[in-house]
Amino acid sequence: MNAKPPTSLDVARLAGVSQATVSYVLNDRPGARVSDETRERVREAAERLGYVPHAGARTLRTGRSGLILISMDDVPYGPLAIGMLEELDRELSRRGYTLVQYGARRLRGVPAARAWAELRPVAVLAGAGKLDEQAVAVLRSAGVKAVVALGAHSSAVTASVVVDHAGIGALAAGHLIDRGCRTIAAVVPAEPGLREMGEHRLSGARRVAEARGVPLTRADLPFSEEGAAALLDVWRRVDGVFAYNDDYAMLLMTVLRDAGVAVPGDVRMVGCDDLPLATLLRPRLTTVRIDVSAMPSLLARRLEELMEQEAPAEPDHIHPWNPVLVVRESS
Amino acid sequence: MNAKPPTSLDVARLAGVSQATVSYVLNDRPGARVSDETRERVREAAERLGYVPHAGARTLRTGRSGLILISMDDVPYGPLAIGMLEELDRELSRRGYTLVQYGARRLRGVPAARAWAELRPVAVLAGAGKLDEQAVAVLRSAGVKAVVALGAHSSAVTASVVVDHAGIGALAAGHLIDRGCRTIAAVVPAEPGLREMGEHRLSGARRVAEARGVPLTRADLPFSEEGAAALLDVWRRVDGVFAYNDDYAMLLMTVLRDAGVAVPGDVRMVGCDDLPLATLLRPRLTTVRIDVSAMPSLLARRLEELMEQEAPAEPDHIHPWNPVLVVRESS
DNA sequence: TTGAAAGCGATACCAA
DNA sequence: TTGGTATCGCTTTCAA
Repeated sequence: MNAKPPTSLDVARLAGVSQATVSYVLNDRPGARVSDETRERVREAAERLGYVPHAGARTLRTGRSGLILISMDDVPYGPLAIGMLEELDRELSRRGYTLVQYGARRLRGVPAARAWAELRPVAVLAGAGKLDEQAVAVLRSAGVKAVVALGAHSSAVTASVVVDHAGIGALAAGHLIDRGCRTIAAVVPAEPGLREMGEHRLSGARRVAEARGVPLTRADLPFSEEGAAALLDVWRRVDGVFAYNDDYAMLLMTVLRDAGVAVPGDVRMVGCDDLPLATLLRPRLTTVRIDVSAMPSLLARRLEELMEQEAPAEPDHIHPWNPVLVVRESS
Repeated sequence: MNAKPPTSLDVARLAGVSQATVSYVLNDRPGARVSDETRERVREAAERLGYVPHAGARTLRTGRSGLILISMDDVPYGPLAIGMLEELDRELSRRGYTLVQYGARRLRGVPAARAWAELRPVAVLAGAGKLDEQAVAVLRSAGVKAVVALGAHSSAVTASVVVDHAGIGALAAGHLIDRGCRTIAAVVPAEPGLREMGEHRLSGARRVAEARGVPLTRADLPFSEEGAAALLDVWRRVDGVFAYNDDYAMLLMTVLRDAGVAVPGDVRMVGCDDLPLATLLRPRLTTVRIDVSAMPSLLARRLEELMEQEAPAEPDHIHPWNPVLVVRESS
């Protein structure tokens, strides 16, 4: 068990050929002509030794690693995001790249960029919040071809994937107004990790409400029954609520029922995410479902472009969301 | 932008010293004595060039990568798992290792092991299902010091982290019987990804039920109202249900209410996970909370042991779960 | 206190 | 059709 891992030289010796031949055979390089007999000998030797190439050595020699880093603390959890990641992984590995999630210990800016750059990845995907101009420069100078920011608005400094939270808010508010609501509230979670997204959803809702002349109040809501109950006068004052997401909608519906406020009779309610619980609530919850099925292939294609061209790309963005309203009973 | 990334040789030249000195300074090796003045010059040169060391080259030279791979499709999603991962990441990076999630494109067995082995990680954590004996052998021969299986029971072939689903079922069943239930049912999700865990939870419940002379029926339940309604005769026949988890419990409570079955009057109900929705349901849901707070440091310590010792470890296991019953109104 | 140079494993050029 | 060998970036021994 202390034997060192077999190298291509070991394979070469066992097969009675040179290291170069081993490399040709194992990567079957189109240019090189090797007899079928030697091919076979090499393959067999590699098999017998349990040879596995050394990615680091290959990277060193070729200058390209095929590694694509995605920062794990920027990937929201939940089945939706996980499914997307799996699909992205599949798309990228089909193209010969290796997707890995690397958190970089909650670092941001230049320190995070340094940690990532050590691995000499060919692309880095990270939350827009961790990629300032200098961080992008560090990555670029370490040879990273594609730097992509993930966030709610496009980055001025690099290409980005924009997740359109404002559009969700707009859709929800528009629906409430269509249903006849004359004063609406939009929930912004008080939880630090969620507040920013909440504000983006709010801004979209506000835009639509203003355009249509409906007053909108912002409700900063911590996720607890007491928190929701403390805002009871808000819920009583409006006739429509965009609850940020389905979990908050459930919280509100529970508190409103306990307080004797009828949904949708007194106040109409819209959630977001179309979680399983949405159809289990009574009344069943109207919600915004986000269709991200187009995102993985879109992103993979864009990455491939970026990785293959020489110059760094203009800061543009792709916008692969498609929010859809699912109307049920709560609105 | 086509300039190649700066190397330690570039730094050396700019600082007017040798490559060796750069290495000494930047890793501040205790053995080597370098004057403060040269230290400063080297640091400044590195800074000016934006030098970032090349992890692959270092690995090649030292033979150790510091990379720890965890297979991403074996990490269950949800805030609990994410928090655990973050903590594990922190523990490991504090010890100088780099934790990376790598899915290996849904491979298993030897092909997955090869993919991982290319990166020459120092440890690999993966679902017990993807690590057969040969896969472990491949990893070992590629120099991976610690191979740890993640699963519901301990592996015969390598060290493992055992997540004690049976214990959850046992706790839930014991509680129901304590409350006076005389016939109970345990839900096993029909969904492929969940069924196996469901069966482990079931087995624990069954063990306790048998020991205490209470009949237990298995209920294979797809996550839908129709599915739950189709089993109505089961729910009517028993006076206690362990619902697998909180989501399934909510599903059942909805369907039972619609069918006029009272909880906990006619049937007592226990969930698992202590999700936020558990306190929002009416009646509030009794559930099993899983305390994994001890796991990250335990696992990190064990990994460190394994990585530092020479011989591969005996297949032992750590068992870092601590299920706790949270009694509310549904039971 | 610092430098020269060997070597880690794989690739790719140039010869044979 | 195959082999020899320089090279990638870094660490580390040995000399100076």
